[in-house]
Amino acid sequence: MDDAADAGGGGAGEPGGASVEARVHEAMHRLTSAEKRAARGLLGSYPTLGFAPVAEFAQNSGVSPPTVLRFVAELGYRSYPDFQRALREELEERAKSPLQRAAAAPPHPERDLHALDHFMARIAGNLAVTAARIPVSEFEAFAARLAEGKGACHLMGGRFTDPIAAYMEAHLRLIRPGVRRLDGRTATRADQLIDVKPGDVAIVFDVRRYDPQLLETSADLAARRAFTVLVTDEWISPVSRHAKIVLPCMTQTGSTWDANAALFALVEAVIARVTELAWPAAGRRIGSLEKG
Amino acid sequence: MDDAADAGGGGAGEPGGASVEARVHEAMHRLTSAEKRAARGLLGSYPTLGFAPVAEFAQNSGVSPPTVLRFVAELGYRSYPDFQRALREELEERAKSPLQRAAAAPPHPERDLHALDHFMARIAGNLAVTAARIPVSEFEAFAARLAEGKGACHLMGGRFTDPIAAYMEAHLRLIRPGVRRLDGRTATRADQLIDVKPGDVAIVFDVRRYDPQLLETSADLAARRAFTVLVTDEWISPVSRHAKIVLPCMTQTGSTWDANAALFALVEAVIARVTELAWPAAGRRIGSLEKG
DNA sequence: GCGTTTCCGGAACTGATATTACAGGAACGG
DNA sequence: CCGTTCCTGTAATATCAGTTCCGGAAACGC
Repeated sequence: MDDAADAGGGGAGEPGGASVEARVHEAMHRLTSAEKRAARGLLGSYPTLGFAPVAEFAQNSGVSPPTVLRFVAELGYRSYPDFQRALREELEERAKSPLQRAAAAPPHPERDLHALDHFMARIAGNLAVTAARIPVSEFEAFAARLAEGKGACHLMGGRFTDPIAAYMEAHLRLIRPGVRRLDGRTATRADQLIDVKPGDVAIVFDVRRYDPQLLETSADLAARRAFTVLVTDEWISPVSRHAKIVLPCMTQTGSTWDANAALFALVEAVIARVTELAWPAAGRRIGSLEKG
Repeated sequence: MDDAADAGGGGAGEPGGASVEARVHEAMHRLTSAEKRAARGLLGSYPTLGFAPVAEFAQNSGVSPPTVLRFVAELGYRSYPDFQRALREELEERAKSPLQRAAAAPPHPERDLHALDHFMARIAGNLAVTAARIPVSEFEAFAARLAEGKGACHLMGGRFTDPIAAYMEAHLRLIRPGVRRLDGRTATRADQLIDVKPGDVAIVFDVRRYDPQLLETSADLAARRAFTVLVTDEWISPVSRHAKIVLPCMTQTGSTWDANAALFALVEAVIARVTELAWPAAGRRIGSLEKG
């Protein structure tokens, strides 16, 4: 058990380096007959079988529970839960990898024609997925809350999302009173938060890489009993901890930058819906404002 | 054949019946605040978090273990292991289907289409039309000019489009030096224009109802021999008289407000293209800026 | 502002699960 | 053909997980 093939001596440390599947292939020759059956079972329906309890893993592979346990031990894992943890982390990593690769590596070397069309099509797809993934109840609750017009409404965004907050602010101001935007600076936060009252609506925009200051300020807003709405990306900002409503938007593009167009479009959808709901009041308001 | 994880789901084995994700969306409206946090946690890193033990699920979602349990109960599962079994079967099913093509596709078209879906679809259509109507040569000329990095770059927008200018500014600042944004006030215009030099790039955003001040300022910019690019709507702002490049975007929605999402998406497309073209320099610049 | 209801999390409980010990049995070498 | 060695499954055990109960607190309605 000590000669080569033991994953470069990583056995003693945390077995987090090599992927589980790679470990299986590497250790295969060292496995006994029944252990190989277990390995076959895992590779046959990978990685799902690894998430099953030992008993089920064993039965589906045609071996006994202890054999499965010896198998994962041979892979270098200290315990079965340890093995499952590695499997989870691997799956998680794989879900995020396409983006990391795109962000880390320089853009595609050759792709000149129709770049615009591809990009727009990509974003159009993001919009569709965004619409599909957002629960209708959340969207409606958000719009209804804004349409009520009770309490103030505070908007806030990060480095790239602040303009989106500004865009929403520009429209909301026409529709209802009590709209204002917070800047992200910690220094003046106390001043800005001083007249946030319970029941006020707070709209926070936050996408990767999530802004720590936004998180802090959101915590303060939550402490002041503000009704917080979060508009974020598909990986969901930690601000969600303090939010009553969370609206995740697709931002992946495969390019260096993520695309926030879905957030922007969502804002427009919300504005349209709020205008619809609050029309009697909003219509009057818009009319008088446009005259002056 | 087993104990049946139905609880409302169809009978008979349900190979891909009501997916867990669909159940989450369907149940969202009747979840309590903390339960929603659990739901978002799951959707945020789906489906991996569901394979974790309850304690870890709870901690990663910012709630307590009992809340997670109540959450899965609300979804219709008799127990947490039962919920995990459903998750495994779903993952297994997805792995069998033609690659991960299904993974990227919208979760489930079965639910009824809502105003949100229609609106997003409408905007997606606008994006496609916009991409089709904009000459590739114009788009490329614009990107190339920005990628050169010669001269300064001035951005300007109207009431609703100023945030879009701000968004573009935020990105351009990372890519190249000499980027600044003009506010629309006539009073300070002379000060702002004083250091505009021939060959500088001026990017103007203007949609209906067209802003007279923008038109005036654009005239001044043209007089100073700035290379003016106009991003506008399908009816084309009068600023086009002074522009070297005009990029019209579709904004019609049939609702009270026009949708500027196409302008926003176009900006993102330009940014992506410029980043691509200027990568050697831009990459270094972004790297050093992100460190500091 | 006060009473009522709902909701959430801490802590004890119970059951299932991973784990270990041990014995039967096959394969191989003598 | 017999003895040794290793492999493998069964059965018992200890641990950890999921589950439940209840007190406190926030949200809601009057």
